Amino acid sequence: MSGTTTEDWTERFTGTRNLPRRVRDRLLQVAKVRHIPKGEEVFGPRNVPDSLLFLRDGTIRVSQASDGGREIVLYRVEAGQSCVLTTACMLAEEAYNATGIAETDVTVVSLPKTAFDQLVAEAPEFRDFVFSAYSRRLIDLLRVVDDVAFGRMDVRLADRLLALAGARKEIAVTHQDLAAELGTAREVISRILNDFQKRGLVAQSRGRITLADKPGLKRLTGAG
Amino acid sequence: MSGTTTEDWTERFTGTRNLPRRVRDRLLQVAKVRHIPKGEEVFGPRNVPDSLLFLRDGTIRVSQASDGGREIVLYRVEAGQSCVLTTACMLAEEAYNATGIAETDVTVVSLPKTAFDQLVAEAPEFRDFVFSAYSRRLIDLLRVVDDVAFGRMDVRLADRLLALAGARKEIAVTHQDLAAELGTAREVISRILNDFQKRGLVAQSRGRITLADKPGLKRLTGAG
DNA sequence: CGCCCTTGGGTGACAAAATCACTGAAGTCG
DNA sequence: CGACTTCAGTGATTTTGTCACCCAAGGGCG
Repeated sequence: MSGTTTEDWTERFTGTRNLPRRVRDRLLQVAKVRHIPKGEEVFGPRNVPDSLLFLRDGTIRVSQASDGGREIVLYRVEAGQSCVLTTACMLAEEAYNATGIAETDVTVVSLPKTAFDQLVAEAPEFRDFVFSAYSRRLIDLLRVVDDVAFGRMDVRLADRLLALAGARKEIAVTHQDLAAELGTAREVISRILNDFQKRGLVAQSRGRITLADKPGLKRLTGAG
Repeated sequence: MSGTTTEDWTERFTGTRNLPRRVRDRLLQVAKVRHIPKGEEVFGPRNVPDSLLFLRDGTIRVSQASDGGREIVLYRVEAGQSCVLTTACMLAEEAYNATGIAETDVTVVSLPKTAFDQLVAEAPEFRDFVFSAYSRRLIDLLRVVDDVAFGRMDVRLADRLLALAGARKEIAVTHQDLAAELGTAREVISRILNDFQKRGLVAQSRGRITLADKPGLKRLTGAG
């Protein structure tokens, strides 16, 4: 964690890496670097930033809450990406209830709107960076809609377990956490996980799930 | 339908209306105007345009198809708006299966990527126009996710019936059409509509639905 | 006209998922 | 050690999706 404000963060983003030194120096001056501890809210309905956020380190989980208390994860913002949803809501002035939570300790660079505008105007690479950020999120959301509207819960769960685990074999999540990932109720997750357990696909203990048979889970997601 | 290529379409969009005459003339030269008859596909997985589309007249219905043959409407593009999803997919190079169907006869103006880039760089108003188009779609999709993940079918149907009807009292849609609007199966729509009918909220005949009690339907959407 | 054929709609049985209302078990901390 | 909180399991009921069919309305055509 060597994250000091003096470090040159412009090195970290494809949209700023290749800009002229002059421009990058200006950015280093106008942008503010913030550290946010794990678990804290980065943005939300009652906390709309007035700047474009770049994520230098860590992961932000963006999820949407329902009136009925349920929740669904929309996507994750990884280091090197920018968080365009906030700018969207800045412009749109519409009610929305997406929230960004720091999933790890996080370092964000916030670029004021004026500097953002200027940069979009003068730097084609930055422009591409921003547009492809928007595009990625649109595509992400299309995927979510597809999953939620047409996907089966067991398949979605298997898929998410694999994604959360990455290369590991164990993950520390509660059933409630998984319910919030997929936008369903805890009971549903519990039942499916028990089924998975009976089939030898996973093993469970309080707050932890072991993926005992990853190939088996993968098979589920492909055709089941 | 006086839509000739000589008409000044730049008058119709907030992003181009106030540009200098010089720039607008250039746009009129490089952009192509196309007419597309009702029912035809404007874009789709096998038909990705390489330009930004402006919708001059008509309505485009953007929906997503599932592998299982079901379908859900994501949003509608109205005259005066641009269709950014196509640009998103241009950039993202990712698989997606959203399709745009001309819901009425439609006139689109397609602006080549190079001209688009140039315009974004030099015209702040155009930039705002494009960004707010992206934002609107993001917000639209958030709404869809919310509905699909957390909403009840009867409420969603009531809501959609009212939206489709607008000021009218009757709409010409089949149960299958409504199923495709909401991403569900025809049988589900049939059952709910029969329930609505029993409650005196709607009247049905082959391919047509009469909203007999709009206030009643509206009450459903609010609290039910 | 009667007949065929396409399209729109109804239905019953069953599976999947959400909701409700609990119970009990595993950790935590005074 | 209890008291409490957080996690997880379960049965009953409702809503939604799926499957397999049936029937009816309307259009075209001999």
